[in-house]
Amino acid sequence: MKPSRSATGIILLQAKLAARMSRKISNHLSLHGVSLTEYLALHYIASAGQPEISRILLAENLEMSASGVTRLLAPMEKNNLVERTRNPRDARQSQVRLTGPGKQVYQEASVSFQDTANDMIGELPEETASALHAWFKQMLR
Amino acid sequence: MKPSRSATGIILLQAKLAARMSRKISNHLSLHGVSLTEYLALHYIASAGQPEISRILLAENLEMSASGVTRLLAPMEKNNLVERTRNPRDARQSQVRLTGPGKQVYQEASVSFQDTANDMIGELPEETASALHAWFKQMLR
DNA sequence: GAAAAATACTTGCGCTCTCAATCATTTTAG
DNA sequence: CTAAAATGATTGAGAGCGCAAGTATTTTTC
Repeated sequence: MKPSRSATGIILLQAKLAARMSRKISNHLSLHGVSLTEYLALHYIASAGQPEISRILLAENLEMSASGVTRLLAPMEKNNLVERTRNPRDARQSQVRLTGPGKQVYQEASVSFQDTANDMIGELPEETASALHAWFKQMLR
Repeated sequence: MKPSRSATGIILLQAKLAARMSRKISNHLSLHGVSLTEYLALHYIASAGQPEISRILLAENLEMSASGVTRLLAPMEKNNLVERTRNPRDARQSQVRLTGPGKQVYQEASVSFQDTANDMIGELPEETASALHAWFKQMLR
């Protein structure tokens, strides 16, 4: 009947929640010396299924522009969290992979990340959690 | 048992979804000359229950710092979307309210906002929408 | 196979937001 | 009542990110 009202309500709440979560998680991650975006980058690189991931795919995963990725990775390379490899098949592409220290920071930060995530939504019944997960995945199709 | 995995998964998806929604909505709102944050500000002012809202309460609603609100409202005042009133009981406080043009822009932009929101989540069964709404509200407690 | 279009970045510029410092005003304590 | 703390707001400095433009390399087209 009236999807409008609930749809906008959901979007409004979602925006607010996202802002709050982002702040909270950032605070915890800063103890490991990484920002939320940096952590997410480590995560997507680590979860790529291959040791390397192309920068463009990383940008898509991060919902970020190519230039954003360039500026994000520059200090991470400098701090030896990630390193760049070249694709011999295509000289335009660079790929990124985790260094040893990068893997370690990622694992340590992941503990904080999981703790924080559980703090925030851990009390949910398994059923609700599954439904949420499914919903988010569908929205991202 | 293992809330960790699903909790982090939900957070990760939520972050991604938030980024995507933000971009999409921003695109639509730009036709009305307002950014997403500006629209949200108009919304929270319009929904305050009083014609005025204090800047600090607005900052809380927007999940934003006080200085962020200062910089957000400055151009909006200049464009005559909002105006500032002083609280005679407390000379530290200013309050904000919508101007006539502000109300109009808000109403027009709200149509776009609702359309976009419905596009994104309108296909959900009413039941799921309610559950989501309730979940978001609880998370924001 | 040469010209045009597409792809993968990178850089300059600008916008938005936060943090720390500051000022003004109000509230609280002793 | 006065000193100290709290509150509301603003400003400077700087981080983070997008857009537009530029470069280098493919890919497509005819």
